[in-house]
Amino acid sequence: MLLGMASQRAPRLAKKPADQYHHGDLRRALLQAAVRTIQKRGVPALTLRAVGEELGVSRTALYRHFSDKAALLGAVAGEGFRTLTLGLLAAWEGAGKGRAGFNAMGEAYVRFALQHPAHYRVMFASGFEGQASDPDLGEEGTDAFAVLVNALVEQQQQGLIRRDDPQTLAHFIWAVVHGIAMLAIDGPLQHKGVDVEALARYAVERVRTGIASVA
Amino acid sequence: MLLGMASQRAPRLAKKPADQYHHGDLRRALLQAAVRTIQKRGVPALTLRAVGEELGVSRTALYRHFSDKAALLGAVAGEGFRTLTLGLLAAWEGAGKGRAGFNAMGEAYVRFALQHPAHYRVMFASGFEGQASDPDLGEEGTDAFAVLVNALVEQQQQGLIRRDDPQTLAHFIWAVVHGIAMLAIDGPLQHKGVDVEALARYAVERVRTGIASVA
DNA sequence: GGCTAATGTTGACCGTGTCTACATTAGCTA
DNA sequence: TAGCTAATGTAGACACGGTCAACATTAGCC
Repeated sequence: MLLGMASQRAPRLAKKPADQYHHGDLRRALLQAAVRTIQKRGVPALTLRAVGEELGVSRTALYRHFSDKAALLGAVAGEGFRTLTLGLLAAWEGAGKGRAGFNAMGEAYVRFALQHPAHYRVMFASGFEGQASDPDLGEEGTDAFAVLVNALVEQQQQGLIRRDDPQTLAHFIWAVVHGIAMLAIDGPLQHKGVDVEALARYAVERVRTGIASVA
Repeated sequence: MLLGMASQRAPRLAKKPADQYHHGDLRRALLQAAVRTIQKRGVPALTLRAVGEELGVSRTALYRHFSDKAALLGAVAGEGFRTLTLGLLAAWEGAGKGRAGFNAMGEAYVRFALQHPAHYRVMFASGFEGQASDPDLGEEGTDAFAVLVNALVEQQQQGLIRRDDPQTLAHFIWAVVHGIAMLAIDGPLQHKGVDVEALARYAVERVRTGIASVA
């Protein structure tokens, strides 16, 4: 949506013609193809060989652009975190930084996960080592978190919510939206026909009541 | 804790002596070893060959007890779901099925995840296919969910919480504790020195306020 | 027009899951 | 108690996947 999330904007980068040696924009194409595959068949189904073949490129061509399979996934995750951060910010500011902004932000979070399940999966892939090891990723995740904390502090100053420790408050809220996202994408909500966006609205509303400043 | 979660009760099943042909209790030993490995090094680091070697058994011995690597992980997940269900039930009933029981249940959920991260990871492993495919697993997950729904309905009858749709309510609450568990086990809360149990208590308290019946 | 670095390819290797055919043995039955 | 059968464990082989090293092609600059 915002930023350059490949799958959204370009008309899908082409497969390299057999008579050409260079692809032209292989890095972007690799990211796109990886996202596409993960979206359809999950992270474990992603193989470098298949990605190469899909793009009409040899299996090792990827190593000129990413040091590693983990690095490719890391790039996907980074893309996701940046998009998420901008999305949260846009929701918060676009809705006027008040009560409505808070709701919008929570819903935007879940919507991001629903619209970019591949990115989301990689961003929070459990048991995927390449995560803690990549320092940049932690940083980009921190950015998104900071948006939330700032929003909370502002709301505290407006007297809208309890003056509990903003970090704790933020962890709590993050857990709520993250939990919904996880249950929806790969978890039990997936096939049960649950209206996830409605659930998100409900959850945000209940949370707001729960953390409202004591009148 | 409850039930036969291998890692808890037995003094760790022994490696098979080289002069014996049969192990004696390989199935249990395999489960234990798998859990141990996942706990220490994550799901992707689990290899059947290493497990076999650890138990002094050939790499394919496992196939006499599990049809598949996925089946082994499925068994771990099943073990986890059963233990979780009993844990939630015990917390709810042990604390008197009221306000206190609700809190206890939420905290028990998070505690389960913290004490059995390997099981929890496998239970909700993202992108792990063997999940949706195993019908029993869905069933066992449903049991745990049912405990929560029943508790909510009872509280509604006691007039303690809002009379919203119990399913929706349950999804919301599950998302909260699941979110905390995920962020704590593999996510960003992991290395930040956050007191997760305290966070869980805080979250449950805020949620209770948020869903309290309108006075 | 030619040089150099960037980009892509081919071949090879090792680790891993899993199949098949075979070995050993527990436990029952005659 | 001897022998049979199913349960359990083993060895070899195969295909797949990530990655390294050596080589090929080409873009972009002097």
